[in-house]
Amino acid sequence: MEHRYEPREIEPRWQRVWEDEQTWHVDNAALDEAGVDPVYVLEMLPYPSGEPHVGHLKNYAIGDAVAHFRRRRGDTVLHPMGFDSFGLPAENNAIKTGQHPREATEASIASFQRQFRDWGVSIDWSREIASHRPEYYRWTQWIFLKLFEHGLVERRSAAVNWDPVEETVLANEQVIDGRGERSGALVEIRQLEQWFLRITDYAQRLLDDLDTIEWPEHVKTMQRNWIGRSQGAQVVFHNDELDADYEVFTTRPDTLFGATFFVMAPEHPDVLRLAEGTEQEQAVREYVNRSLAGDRSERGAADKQKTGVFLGRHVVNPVNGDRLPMYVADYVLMDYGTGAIMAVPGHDQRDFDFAQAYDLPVKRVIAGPADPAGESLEEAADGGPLSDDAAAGGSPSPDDDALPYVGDGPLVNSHPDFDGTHNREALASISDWLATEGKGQASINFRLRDWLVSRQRYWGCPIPIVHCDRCGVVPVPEDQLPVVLPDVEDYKPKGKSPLAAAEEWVATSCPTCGGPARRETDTLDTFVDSSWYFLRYTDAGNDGAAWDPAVTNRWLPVDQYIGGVEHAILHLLYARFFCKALSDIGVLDVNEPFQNLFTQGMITKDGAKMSKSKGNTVAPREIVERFGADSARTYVLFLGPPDQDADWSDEGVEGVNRFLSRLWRFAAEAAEAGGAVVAQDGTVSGAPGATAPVDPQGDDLELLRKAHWAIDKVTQDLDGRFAFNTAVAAVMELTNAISARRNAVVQDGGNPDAGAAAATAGDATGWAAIRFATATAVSLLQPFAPHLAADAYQRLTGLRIWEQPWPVAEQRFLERDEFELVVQVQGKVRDRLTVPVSASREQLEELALASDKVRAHVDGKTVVKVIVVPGKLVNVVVR
RNA sequence: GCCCGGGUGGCGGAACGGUAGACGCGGCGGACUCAAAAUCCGCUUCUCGCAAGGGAGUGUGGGUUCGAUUCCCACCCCGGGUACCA
Repeated sequence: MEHRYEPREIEPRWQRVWEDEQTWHVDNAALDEAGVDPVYVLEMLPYPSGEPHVGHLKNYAIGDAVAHFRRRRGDTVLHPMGFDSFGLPAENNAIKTGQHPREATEASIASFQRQFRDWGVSIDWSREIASHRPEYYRWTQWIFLKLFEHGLVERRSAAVNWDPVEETVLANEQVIDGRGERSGALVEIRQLEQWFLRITDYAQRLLDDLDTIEWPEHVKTMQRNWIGRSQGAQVVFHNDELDADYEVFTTRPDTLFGATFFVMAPEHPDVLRLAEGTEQEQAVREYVNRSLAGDRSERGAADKQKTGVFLGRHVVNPVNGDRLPMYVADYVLMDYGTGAIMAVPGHDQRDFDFAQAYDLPVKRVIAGPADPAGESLEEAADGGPLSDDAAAGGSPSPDDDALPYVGDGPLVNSHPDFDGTHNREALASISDWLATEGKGQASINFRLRDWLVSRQRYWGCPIPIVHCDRCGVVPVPEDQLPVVLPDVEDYKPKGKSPLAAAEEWVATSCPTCGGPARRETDTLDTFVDSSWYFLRYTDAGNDGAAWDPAVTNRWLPVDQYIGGVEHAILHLLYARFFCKALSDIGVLDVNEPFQNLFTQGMITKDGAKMSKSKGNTVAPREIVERFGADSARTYVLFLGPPDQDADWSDEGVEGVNRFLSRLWRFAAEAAEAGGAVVAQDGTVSGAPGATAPVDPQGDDLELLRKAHWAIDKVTQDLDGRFAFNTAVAAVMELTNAISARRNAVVQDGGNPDAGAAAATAGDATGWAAIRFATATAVSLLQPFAPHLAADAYQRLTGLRIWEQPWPVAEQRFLERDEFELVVQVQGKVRDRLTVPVSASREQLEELALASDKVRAHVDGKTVVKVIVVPGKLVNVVVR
C-alpha cells in the first residue's frame, strides 16, 4: 500500500479533535487537586496587525514545545493567549480610511486566531483576553485607580517629548536618538500636564530583585543600565546675591575641591531669575530660548562643541569658600540629578571641554600615576586628544599628567585633612564630612524616570478620572467602571486627544459633589495594558474582580516567559513594577512576574530584517499551506539556536518536510507490518515460534539502542536547555537508523504488506524494533510536530500521544560493553581501537602502545608519559 | 566611547578541556523510470598522493595544558543595546 504524508488532511483532523474536546483547557479547580504542579508557560502578548509573521511562528513554536514537554512530564500547564489590541497602527489606519479601529482590530484578531489554530498551538482559548475590550480594560482602569489611591499616580506639568507627527507625547523610552520610536519625527519638548506612574519609587527594588530571577544576563544588564543607579553625594552651593541654595548631585565628591565653575541646564527654573538684572540677562535669555527650541538629537551629540553663557552670578564652594562663576549650558540635563552641576574640569572630560571653550581655570586635585620625571611626557608625546588639549590649555607644569585626569590617585591641593589620601578612600570620608558640616550628604541617584502614561490618542484605555471645577481631580468610583471608550467621528489628534470632541461623553457629573464635570480625555499608554495581562489569564472569566489572589498567586510567577529582546527594557520593567506595586497595595502576592525568561532571536531573510518595503517577507500562512504547520514549526526550531538570529531558507523547510514525510511513512508502514512487539522491559514478545520474550539481537538491538539514545538526548536538550535544533537533529538520526533497518528488513523479504502471518521470525523482530523506534521518534517529536505525532502514534499504538508520559531512556540500552578507544600520539589521533568497557587503565595503555599505527609514530622515541581517559582515549607523549 | 552577543566546510549549524564539522541544505555520482518528478544508496573541510598514508585547519597573535573551537591575555571584524546621566 502506498503511504503518503498529507499534512493538509492530517492537521485539520487533529485540530478538530483538540478543539472539540477542549484538550488544552485547564480548569482552576485543578489547582486544588493533590499533587498538582502548576506550571505557567507564556509567550509575549501579540499585537494583532494583519497577519502573524514568522517571528510569531518562532515564538509560539518555542512556547508550545515547552508547554507540551512539560505536560507530558506530568505538570499542569497553563498556556493562554490574548491580544495587545489597543495601539497606534489601528488608529492610524482609522485616520487614513475612516474605518473604526475596533473593526480593523477585531479582523486582525480573527486572522491571528485562525492561524494560531492552523499552527496547532496548544492554547487554552477559554482564557483569551483582548486589551481593547471593555471586560478587560475595565480592570486596567481599576488598577489605575488602585495605584492612584496609593499615591503611585501623579498629575504634573512636565517637560515632555512631543511627537509632532503622531501629535502625542511619548515616554522617554519611546524616544530613540531624539526621534519618535514609530514616526521617526524629531521630538519637541513641551511643557504639559501629564499623568505619571511613580516607578522611580521602585527603582532600588527593581534593581535588587534582578538577582532573584533567571533571565539572560544581557537583559538584566540592560535593565540595570536603564535604572542607572549612581552612588555619590548631594552638595549645597550657596548664591549670596539671591540668597539661594543650589544642590548638585555628584558621583565624585572627592573632586569637590577641584570645582572651578558651576553649570545649570537651560530648563532649570531659576536660570532666568538669576540672570535678571545682570548685564548677562539678554545673552542668557537668548541662549535659553535657542537651546529649548533646538531639537534633542542635536543636543545629545557628545562630540558637539560645548556652548553656554555666563549667568552674571556666583556660588560659593562649600568646602573651600571659592567663588565659582555660574553658567547655563545645554550639556547639563534637567532631567538627571538636580539640573545643576559643579564643574571639575581637571577631572571630567565634559567640564574640561567647556573650560577650554570659555577659558575657565582648570585645577588638579588628584595626582596622576605617572612618574613626574618621565613617563607622563612620553604619554603626552603619543598624542591622544587629551594631551593635545592639555598642551593647548597650557598645562601648569611639565611634570603633571595630562588633564583632565579621570583615573584614581592621591588627593592634592584639597584640604590638609585629605591631601595624600587615596581618592577612593576620601570618597566616603568627604561625604561624611559634608554631612557633619551640614553642607551635603551621601546620596543615590537613578537614571530611571517616572513613567509617563497619558497619550493624546483615541485608541487606548480611557483614564478613569473626572475633572471637577469644585473638587478638582476625582477618580471614577470603582462601581462605575468601565469608563467606556466612546465612538468618535474624527480620529485625528489635533494637539489634544480625539476624545475631547466626544462632547456628550466628556460632559459628566462629579462623583463627589454631583456638579458638572469633565472626563479626562487622555488615554493610557498601551504598555499599561500589557503590564498585567498575565495576571488576568489566570482568572480570565472573573467578572467580579480583576483576579482572585488565591488563584493568581498559585499560577504566578510565570515559569517560562518567551519573547523578543526588543521588550528587554520597557515591557519587562513595567510588568515587574506593576507586580511589586500591586503586591504592596495588597491585591496580589507576586514580587517578580517572570521567573524564567527566554529571549528568541530574529528570523531574517537574505541576511536582513524582514520588511514589506524590502520585499523580503516570508508569510507563515503560505508556508503552512505548502508544507503543513508541523514542517513550519519544526523548521523554525531546527534553524539554529533559538536565542540567536537565523536566516530563513525555503530549501531548509523542504528538508524538514522531507524528514517528517519519511518518518510518517515509516510509522504508517510499521503500523501495518504487525507481528512481534517490543515490551515495556525492552524484550521482544510474540515473535513467531518463540514461546517466551526474547532479547533483541544484532541490528534490532542497535536500533533500540539508538532509540534510547535519542530519548536521552532529546530529554536533555529540552529540559531547560532550549536546544531544539539538536533535539530535532537527534530524531533525524534515529529516523535515519530506522530507514536503514527498514530497508534491510524489506530487502530480506519482510514485505510489510504481507502482515504478520507471512513474516519470518527475523522479520517479525525487525518490524518490532522498527515499530518501537518509530513510535519513540514520533513521541519525541510531538512537542514540535504535534499533528504528525498524534496521527502516527495512533496508527502505531492506538493511543493518544499527548496523553502519554514523556518517554524514559532505559539504562540497559544506553550502556555498551565495547567502545571506540581513540589513541593519540602527541595529541594527534593515530588509531581507533574497539575495546571492552571493562578494560582497566593499564590494559588501555597496553592496547594503545601495542597498536602498529601508534608504534610507527613512537618508534625511535622515548615515551615520556601516557594519559589515559577511561572510556575515551589514550594519549602517548614522546620525546 | 562604554556594555552585551557572535566569528567553525559552499551555506545553516554540532561538539562535559579529549575523535572538529553531528544533523540539515546545496553539490557530485549511482539505483529505480521509456523519461521526469518523487524515493532510495554512496561521496562531499582544504591540500599532497594511484593508493596506503601524510600535512594544514575553528577571525589574528600570544599563553596555560599531555591535549584548546572550548580556559587566560592582547587585538581585528560583524551584529545589537546605550550614550554629554555629572
